[in-house]
Amino acid sequence: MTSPCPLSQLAGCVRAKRERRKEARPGELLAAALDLFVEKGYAATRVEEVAQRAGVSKGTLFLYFSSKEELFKAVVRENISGRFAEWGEELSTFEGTSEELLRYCMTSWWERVGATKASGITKLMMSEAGNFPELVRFFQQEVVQPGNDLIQRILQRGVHRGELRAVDPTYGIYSILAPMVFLNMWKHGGGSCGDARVDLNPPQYIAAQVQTILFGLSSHAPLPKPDKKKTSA
Amino acid sequence: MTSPCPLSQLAGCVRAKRERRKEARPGELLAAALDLFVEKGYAATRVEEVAQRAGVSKGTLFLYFSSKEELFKAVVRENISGRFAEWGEELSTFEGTSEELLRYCMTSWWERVGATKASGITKLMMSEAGNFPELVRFFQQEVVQPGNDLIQRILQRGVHRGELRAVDPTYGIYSILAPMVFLNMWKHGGGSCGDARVDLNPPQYIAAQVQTILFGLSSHAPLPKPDKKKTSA
Amino acid sequence: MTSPCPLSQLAGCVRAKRERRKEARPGELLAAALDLFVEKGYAATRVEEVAQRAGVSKGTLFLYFSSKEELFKAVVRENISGRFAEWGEELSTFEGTSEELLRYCMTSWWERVGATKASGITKLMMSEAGNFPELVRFFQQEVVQPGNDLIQRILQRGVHRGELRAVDPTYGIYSILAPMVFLNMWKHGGGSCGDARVDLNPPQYIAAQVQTILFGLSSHAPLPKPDKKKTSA
Amino acid sequence: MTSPCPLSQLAGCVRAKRERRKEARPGELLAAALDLFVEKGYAATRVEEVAQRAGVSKGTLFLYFSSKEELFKAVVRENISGRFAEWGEELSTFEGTSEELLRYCMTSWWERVGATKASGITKLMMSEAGNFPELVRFFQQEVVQPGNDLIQRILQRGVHRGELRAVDPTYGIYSILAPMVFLNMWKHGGGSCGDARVDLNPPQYIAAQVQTILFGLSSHAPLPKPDKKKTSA
DNA sequence: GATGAATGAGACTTCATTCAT
DNA sequence: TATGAATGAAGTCTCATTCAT
Repeated sequence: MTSPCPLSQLAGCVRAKRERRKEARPGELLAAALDLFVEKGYAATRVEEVAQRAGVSKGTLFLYFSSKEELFKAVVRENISGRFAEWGEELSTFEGTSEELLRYCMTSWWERVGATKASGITKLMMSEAGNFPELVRFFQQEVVQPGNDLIQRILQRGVHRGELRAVDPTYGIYSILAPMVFLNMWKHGGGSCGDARVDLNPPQYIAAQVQTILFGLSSHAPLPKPDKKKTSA
Repeated sequence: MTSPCPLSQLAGCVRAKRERRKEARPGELLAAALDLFVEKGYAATRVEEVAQRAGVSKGTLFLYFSSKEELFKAVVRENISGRFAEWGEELSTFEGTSEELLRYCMTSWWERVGATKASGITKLMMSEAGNFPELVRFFQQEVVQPGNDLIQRILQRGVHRGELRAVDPTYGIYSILAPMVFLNMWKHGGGSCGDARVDLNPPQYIAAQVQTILFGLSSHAPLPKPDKKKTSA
Repeated sequence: MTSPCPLSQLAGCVRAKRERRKEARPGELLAAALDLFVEKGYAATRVEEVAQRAGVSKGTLFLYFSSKEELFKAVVRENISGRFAEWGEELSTFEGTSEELLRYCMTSWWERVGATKASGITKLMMSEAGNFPELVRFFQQEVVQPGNDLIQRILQRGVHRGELRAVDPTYGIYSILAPMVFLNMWKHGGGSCGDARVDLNPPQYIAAQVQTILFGLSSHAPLPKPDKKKTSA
Repeated sequence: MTSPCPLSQLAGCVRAKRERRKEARPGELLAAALDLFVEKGYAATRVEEVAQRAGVSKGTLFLYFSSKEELFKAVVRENISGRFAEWGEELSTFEGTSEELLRYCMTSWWERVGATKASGITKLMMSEAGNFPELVRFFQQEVVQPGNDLIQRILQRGVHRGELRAVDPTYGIYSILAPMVFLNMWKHGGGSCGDARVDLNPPQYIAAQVQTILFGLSSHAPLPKPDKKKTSA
């Protein structure tokens, strides 16, 4: 108490260690949860295993997340929902053509979501949607709707600039969504739906899909910029 | 069986009935299991419910399938009976344009597979592939590879006839595959991925996707004619 | 199959044994549950222990009662609620004086409920009423209300016959209820509220309370029938 | 404490404050625990909640009470401080009739005990006696016996003055005790036992019970005078 | 002394699987 | 062969208690 040692420093030190752990815990748990949810699915993941992988006990997990469901929602928020604001911003300030935008978006989606474990969440939701209706509602609201809105804005922007056809917006978004969802499923389907023997290269896949989305497969629809892409043999 | 004793004849009769039921049992169980696995996923499907829907007791189910896992595998194997020979035939004798062929194939796929219970198998494989790696190879061989081959033949035919670009065959097929797989997922409780508020109409969806696949969304790639084009080769 | 032994007899035998067990189970479980609920309270009773005491496994209990709460409700219905119809009937056909009726009722209550384990249920409800609001509602509806109604009918009958004062019915019933509830608590309170050193004899206790309830302690209120009861020393 | 060093003086000051808080701690904890034990019962009360209500951390509670059980025992012991000496005195010097005395005693009990937090102890003992047999003897000695003695003196006094019947003293006291105990239970969440819809008014309840205790419900025992009788001894 | 993060035994409940009948 | 009562391992979640700070 009357020690010459600066108490506040010591206290700071002492406190820091505990605090640091406490502050690190949610992140460690979320990381472990993401891993396991993606690896085994929602239902098959046991909270105790999540805790173990995060290096804590079962009880500790419930100190930070009041239920398995809340844990899952936190994982979604941490890994997906948070990104939409940023993307919306990028879309608003983007200055290139629709072709450039589309290519940028899909590539960017792959880099930031598709290639990461976060993509497993979408796969998981598609797999276990039937049960856990509350999670479906949450995911729909937190991920699907913002995602669809974003795609629709891309289409509208293109139409506005005279670069895209005014397709039916309801079905138009699926031309962009489907290839991404497929890639996502392919990645996590372990090759059961995609061809396991084919080493699908995502960037090439995306490039090819963008090409089709914009210009189609028909030879009657000439490509405007043959600078980089293969033309007919 | 043809014993002269009247009693045993009666017994034979009775037995025959039993036999028939007994032989029908596995099929009834597999049908019920398919329904439930597709609807609720593997983990959430209770074997008792499967038995009930098949009209037998829980114990009886285990007489035919030694475990829930074996039941699942049997469901998948049972329902993968390639219709590919038939389709291959149709493709060989088709005489229309590539546009017509593509439209025909996708519509036909929807009618013969997508809209039927068989589509559930694909959904199942995509959802549960991770948990049943042994089935993946099987599914890959029996469904994925033949399917991909078929699509590739369509593309090659179109290129041959000068109607389609000579896109990279590896990635080109996904332009056709992805929309179908997406529709399949969407139908089976993909409400979490697709927008639940949108009442997706499969024929319209397919029409829109075919349009995009052929002519793209870009306004630089004008559609040949708004009426049903009929340019023979 | 073609054995000369009467199959139906054997089947009957076989079935009987199982059936008998199945039919006996709920009763055995209810008995065990009553014991333990009374002994340890609702919250402190573990369903596994109930199952064990009934000689079955934990899972079996849930075959018959879908939850601990339902188990408790069944115990209440089995041991208390069921009695009110009978009592109401007795009250309707009773022909003696109010004094006789009151004496009969309280004695009868002691013999049929108070002296049995069923009395522990009321003690338990008073102890743990705070939690389990659903149980309180149930008990209130299933036990308290019918009980109060019965007491009120006794009072009304007495007033009608000119044997009892027309006391405020709201507070009048407590003159009868309180001594019974007290006896109940005394019995299960282990002597903490009653005097443990006093070997309270329930029949004598009841006789004394009936005396007071009817004629009071005041010496100004003369007893009409000194035939059996002690008078002043 | 009175050290000449200024710093230590300051420390002394700080320490004094701490000491005071420290000494107050157990009392605050016991008060909080009493509230919660009475309100929710032993099992349903969480020690963390007790600590929170006392404004300390869960860990601190365990510095003062080594376990939840010890806390409970301390709560009971702490709150059993006999007011019986005072009451004995009042009884010795009371000059009114037995009717007045009885009315006074019960009303006074309600005001000084029943209506206060102290009544919770009785409720607690009755509810949890089974789980804490060691406390029963204590409570019996400190509360039950003195209370019974007091009631017995009231009865004896009445008999002596010719105002009360010479009822069996063992069972006579329960005529007075039971209504008070019942009211006590009723107040503390006995909503499950009393009728929750009835807004029991304690003074009215007591008045009605006194009436019954003295004159009974029988119409053959007429009340002496409807006005406040004042016959001196 | 005081804190509060961490623990882990234990509660209720579900359900795949077994087996006596 | 068929049944369905019975099992018990496993899952989610709670909370009294401990202990590093």
